[in-house]
Amino acid sequence: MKAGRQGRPSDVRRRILDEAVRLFAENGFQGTSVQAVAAAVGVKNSSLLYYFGSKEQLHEEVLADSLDHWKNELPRVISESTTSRDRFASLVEEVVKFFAADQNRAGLFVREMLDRPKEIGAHIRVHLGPWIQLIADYINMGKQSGIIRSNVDADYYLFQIILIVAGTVTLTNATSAILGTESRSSMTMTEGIVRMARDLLFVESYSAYLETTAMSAPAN
Amino acid sequence: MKAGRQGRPSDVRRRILDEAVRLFAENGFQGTSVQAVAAAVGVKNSSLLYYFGSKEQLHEEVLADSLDHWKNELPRVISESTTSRDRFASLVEEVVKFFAADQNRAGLFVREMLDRPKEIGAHIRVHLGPWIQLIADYINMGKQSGIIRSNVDADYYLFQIILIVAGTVTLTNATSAILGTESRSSMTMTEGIVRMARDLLFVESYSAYLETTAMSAPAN
DNA sequence: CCTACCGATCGGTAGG
DNA sequence: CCTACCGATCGGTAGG
Repeated sequence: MKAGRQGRPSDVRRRILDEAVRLFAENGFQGTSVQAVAAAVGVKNSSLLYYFGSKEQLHEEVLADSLDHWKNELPRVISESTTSRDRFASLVEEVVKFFAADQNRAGLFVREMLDRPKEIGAHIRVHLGPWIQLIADYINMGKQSGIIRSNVDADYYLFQIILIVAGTVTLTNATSAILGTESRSSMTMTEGIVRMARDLLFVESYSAYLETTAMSAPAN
Repeated sequence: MKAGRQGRPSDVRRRILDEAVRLFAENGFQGTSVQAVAAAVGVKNSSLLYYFGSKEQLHEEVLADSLDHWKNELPRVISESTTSRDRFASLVEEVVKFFAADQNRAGLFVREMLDRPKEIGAHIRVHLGPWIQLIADYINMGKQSGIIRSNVDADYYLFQIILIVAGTVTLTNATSAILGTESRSSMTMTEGIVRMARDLLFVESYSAYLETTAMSAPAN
């Protein structure tokens, strides 16, 4: 075995995907050359193209890989928010934490939304369709019971919130880079998003009720 | 005169800038070739480079042009929100309207924040520094009088809000492209941003007071 | 503002 | 997984 720089033989495919998300998130798809990704892994561009066929196919696989990752993590994120008092708030909080902990994918997502909104929309429906449907059903139940605003479109709402979360996390990070400030108000930021998500969804009276509950509830 | 496709002789420079913002916003700086911009105007790439020297210089001038535009529009945006009951809300609303009406520049801004946060930060300080200082002073006054949260960093807050507004406007637009939905809840969206902006800034009691005032105030 | 031209880089193929 | 190679496009220059 002549071997490359690595001890292991053939996780190269995996490593290409990882470097690609990173570089796509940092510099965009157009701003990242095949050679740059290959070099980051330590192989030649022709080797990368042996695995992925074309740059566009690499693009697709990177996307599919991220959506797959999210599909696998979603149950955990949802279940982790189950125990709390204010379940809605903690769910949104979990989503914020989730994206904050995975900034490459969050950044990739934001860029994809800018570059090819329709294509990524289709991908999402394919990979996360059932989950979206599940949550949409809950939303529609809430509408019938009068808790949720009648003018809320479930699909639209979901996209909007996810985008605000991913966008805020990504761009707030960029803001810190500008100001040199450490995210000293990240708690407040999260709170702001939670309230926004709530106000967009619930009718005013119920939203107010949730706040009262959350604020007046005992610490435990 | 052999003339180009246009009646007028030499607003070419201006037209290059306009097409460039549009294309940079749509496809990003890296995703836009000099030739593409030139073609959109109806000239050769060498002509574009005659006016702007290099692609990077075009980039700078496009940025400077947008910031200049914002500098000129800011007074109007601020003054238009003066008359209303809840001045803070209407100011944020004006900012939302402002970006919504100028999606190319909003999109450019979001992309710049992703691509080169530090550089655009510097540009902003140069072009909009005095305005930022003005608003920051107001915020700091509010902190001393106890109306504004003590943990708010004025600069950081401003960036954050502008980003959320520009990001939400831009990406919500993208969302519509995915779902085919017309922004049927755009009013609600704006309201959500206003509340978020408020909650991030004001202490809870004052924020609640503003809401009460706004809701209980007579229609006129 | 154009014609003519260039070196570098790009994504990609052949062939092993 | 590499070497060798390619056509196309890119940003940019010369010279008018």
